[in-house]
Amino acid sequence: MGRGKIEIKLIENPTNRQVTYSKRRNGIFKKAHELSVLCDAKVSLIMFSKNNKMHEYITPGLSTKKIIDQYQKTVGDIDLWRSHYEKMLENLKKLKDINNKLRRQIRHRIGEGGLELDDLSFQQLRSLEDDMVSSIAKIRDRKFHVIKTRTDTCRKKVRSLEQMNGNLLLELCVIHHPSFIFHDEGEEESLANGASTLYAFCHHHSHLNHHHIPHHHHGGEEEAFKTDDLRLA
Amino acid sequence: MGRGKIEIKLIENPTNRQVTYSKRRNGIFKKAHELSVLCDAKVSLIMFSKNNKMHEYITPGLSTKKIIDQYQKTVGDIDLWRSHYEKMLENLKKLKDINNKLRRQIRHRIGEGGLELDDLSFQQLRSLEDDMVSSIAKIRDRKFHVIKTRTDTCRKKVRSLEQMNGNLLLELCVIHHPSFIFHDEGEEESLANGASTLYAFCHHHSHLNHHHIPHHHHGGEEEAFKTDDLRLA
DNA sequence: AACTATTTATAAGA
DNA sequence: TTCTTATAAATAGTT
Repeated sequence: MGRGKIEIKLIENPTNRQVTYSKRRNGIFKKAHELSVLCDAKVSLIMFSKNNKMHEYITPGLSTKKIIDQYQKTVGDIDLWRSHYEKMLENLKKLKDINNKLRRQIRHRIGEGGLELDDLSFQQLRSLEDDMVSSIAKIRDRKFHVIKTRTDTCRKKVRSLEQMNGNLLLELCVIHHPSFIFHDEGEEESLANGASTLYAFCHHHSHLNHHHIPHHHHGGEEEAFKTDDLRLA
Repeated sequence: MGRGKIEIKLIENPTNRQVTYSKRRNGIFKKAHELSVLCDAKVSLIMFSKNNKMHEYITPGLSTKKIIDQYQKTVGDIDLWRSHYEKMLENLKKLKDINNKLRRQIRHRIGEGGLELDDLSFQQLRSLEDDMVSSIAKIRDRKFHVIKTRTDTCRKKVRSLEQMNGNLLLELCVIHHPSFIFHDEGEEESLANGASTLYAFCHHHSHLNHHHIPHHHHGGEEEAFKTDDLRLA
């Protein structure tokens, strides 16, 4: 149908081919639509051109998915999709089962108002109790370990702070009674200059921690020692 | 194209419609094939007639599955399959997550070699321990309930058996001392014949359950009561 | 299913 | 691309 008859074989000229593709595509779509309407048929027409441009016709009121579903049903086992889908469904079911079992186990272990325990025999209850007892022992061990580690760490910190404190105090003492250690006056003076602010700092702190300062040792010596002991505990 | 022009609307006459469907179907298949060959296009044409007979054309060398796969790829997000599939994947992932959480919870409750408890803080450990203690209490309650129910049932059985035993013995007594109740000699004889084996049975059982037999009450009454008490515990 | 008058599709050209 | 048009192809109604 055209100015001349053509052979049905690949059109070599790309332009020509493209033109023919467009024209015939429209033609076939029109025919597909006419078939849909005239005969109330379901038609799915999917095409890819040589350069992979896609075009499709679908009977109005339908979706490609619906047609393909019906196709699957009709053709049956051939396709790849169904098996995929069914494997997933199976997987889903298995996971749900496992989930339920786990939940049951937990409910048993929680005791859940006695409702969940109804289906356990006396022996099962006994062994569950044993399990729980040993589990609780493990949890207590772990708890003890955590608290022990924590207190150990804390104690170490306290020790190191005490050490620092002691060192600072010692330094202060040296500044106030340089004769105990230093005999070179030049060195003494340079130290005194640099330590003036340090003195203020330490004096301030001596109010808060007055029991650490050695020259307070006179009448209340007994009490000072006691406090010291507590600090080291 | 035909003897007369036709309107594109449903052909009401079923025979006519069927004929037209056949003719046009062939026409469209031919056109689809020509397009495939002339333009090297991939064509998938699937049709269902009004009575759900299926017909399909596929470009030679291709499969419907391949075309559909390419269709999926191209159309992508629009179609329903993909979303179905992705919903399933999501579901699967969620279930796996829940699963893992449940497992972790169980492992925590079991104590699992202290490895699983590492990531719990002291406070968490404390509340876990509390939980476990209350759970174990529930389990013990349930255990107690089970054993109590069982012993109660057992006790009831024993009572009913005792009753039967007593009744049987009473009957035997009547047979051996018919003067207490019966005065008709014919009746006595028929009963005695039938009860000779029954006597042996009862005698045997009276050894096992001698403390239930009323005429044994004399010196060892105290001990008999004790045994009874134990049975009822 | 075959025929055929007619409509429709389209190849080639513009 | 789109329009035109001569001609091939498809097909509605008939047999």
